[in-house]
Amino acid sequence: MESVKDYMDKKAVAQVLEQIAAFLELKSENPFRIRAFRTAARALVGFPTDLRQSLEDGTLASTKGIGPATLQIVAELVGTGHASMLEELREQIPPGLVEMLEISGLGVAKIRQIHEVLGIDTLPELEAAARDGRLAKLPRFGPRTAENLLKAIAFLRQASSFRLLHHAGDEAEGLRAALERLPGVKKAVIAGDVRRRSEVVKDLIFVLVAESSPAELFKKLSQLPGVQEYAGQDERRLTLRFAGGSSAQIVATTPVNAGTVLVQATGSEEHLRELAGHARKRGFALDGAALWRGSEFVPTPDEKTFYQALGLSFIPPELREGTGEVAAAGQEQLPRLLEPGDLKGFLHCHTRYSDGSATVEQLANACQAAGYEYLGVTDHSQAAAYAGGLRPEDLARQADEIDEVNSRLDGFRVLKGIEADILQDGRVDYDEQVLERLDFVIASIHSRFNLGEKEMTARMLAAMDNPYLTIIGHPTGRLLLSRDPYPIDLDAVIEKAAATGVALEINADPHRLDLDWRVLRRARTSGATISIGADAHNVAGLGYVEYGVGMARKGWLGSEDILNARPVEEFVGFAKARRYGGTAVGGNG
DNA sequence: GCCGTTTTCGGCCCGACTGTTTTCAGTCG
Repeated sequence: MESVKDYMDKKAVAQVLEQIAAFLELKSENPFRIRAFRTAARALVGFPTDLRQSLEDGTLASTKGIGPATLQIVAELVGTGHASMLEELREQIPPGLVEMLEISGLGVAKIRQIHEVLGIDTLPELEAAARDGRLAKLPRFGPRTAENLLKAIAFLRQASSFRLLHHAGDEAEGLRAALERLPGVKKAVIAGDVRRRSEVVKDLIFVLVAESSPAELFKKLSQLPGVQEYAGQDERRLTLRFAGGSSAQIVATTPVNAGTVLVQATGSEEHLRELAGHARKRGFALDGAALWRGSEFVPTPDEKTFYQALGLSFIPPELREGTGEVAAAGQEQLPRLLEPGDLKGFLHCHTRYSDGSATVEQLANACQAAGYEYLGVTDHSQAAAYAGGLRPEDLARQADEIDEVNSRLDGFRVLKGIEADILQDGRVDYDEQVLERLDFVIASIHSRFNLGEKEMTARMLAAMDNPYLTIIGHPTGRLLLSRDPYPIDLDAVIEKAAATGVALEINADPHRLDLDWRVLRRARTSGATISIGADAHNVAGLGYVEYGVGMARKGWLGSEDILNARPVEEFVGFAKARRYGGTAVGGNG
């Protein structure tokens, strides 16, 4: 097992390479050289083993995408914590210009123009120029450009107060471990959004369980590495701010009240409101620190005791969103939620044939080792030229390779699939002769996001009439904190999915988490089948599944609701049923 | 800068959209 710290290091190194790429872009370097740095960064994030060790034994040097130059930078970073190339670039180019590359609609050419003509090199200056009309006067700029820029900056700012779950989760676990090492602390627990597995996270919240008084405990917190300041809300709570700009709320409690405090530090506002209402009706009162029955103190050493005292079954953290879970827990009507071990099939991954970095065999071995019974390989299809999509002859070559890998595997099966593009008119971008050789088909929208809701919905519904289509991939196309979903009538899609036997994906890539948990319950009630797809581009992408499982749990789903919790024959049968007359859809059954 | 069933040099993704122009540069996926 790699430690949390190694993982963070890998990401930090990848970030340096991304930064270098951005600086080179502003210098108008050879685009292929720039891309090479980005490729190397991606290769690192997906790299399965420890960096330091793989530098020594040469496995990093022989990794696809890492060459002599990028290897040298990794070695320097691991050895010294610095990258001289990045430092030199920072001296040549104002870092504010690199920040501007993040703004949607701004590219190198425009940034350079802004810098050279208006002398602007920071985001606030740019905003001012967009407001006072200077920007619109530049050649090939205009009022529309300035307006869009202001919107893009606002979006960026709003998005930057949130973090993606996997980033927040990694950071939280690192901090939790550090908190637990503080003298006197019995236990440090992650609460808040991260514990509820919210797809984006605003605040990190921790509960510290200790016998000593909070005041004493808090004095020690300033010793934590990177703490810049801390401010107390009251005698039990305080906020830490870190040098990197992030912050964390710490709630202290004694062991006898740990259950009550953890419940209140974890639940959403709505959950806590439902809970307080329920407690009142039964003669209980909650203050922040303890549970009371009239004037009688009720000990709650853990959450189970807390919920029990209120006559409720235990509510899993993912459900604590205030969507009826308190009432359901009162009637013992909570569902048995999906567990990671329930999944038998690993779906939606990209190999070296398109834009992934692992081979079929590497993925198969990793999946088998992780306890799966089958793997569905789904590279990009021919329309996705930017992702190295497969032409029919490539697909045939891959099929031979899969047959060959299968012949060597025991108790495990690799299925032939594709992530096909749904074209603007709703066609899938292969013809039947190609599709019928596959075990299953994921189809996704990857282009023309700017259609209106009516057209987009019609496009999706038309695709679902294709009898070879098994699963709709990332049904709304959202990229968390960076791109809104495309407009689409999800109710119509759900209804059609239920009627035609097409499954809807929970894409488990933490940048997507699409479908959203808020619509999953509706989908289940309507009778639609849900599948969980990792959208993995390397072996490390296997880890994404846990985020998809988190979404399923937040959507009240159990293993019986999930397509790839079924054994391989049933899964393949689900796909076949559509083609050969299981449902009344499609022409040639 | 990296890669190789085109293998140590030559090639690496390209079509569509947007806002600006009045024929197209810049950006995006």
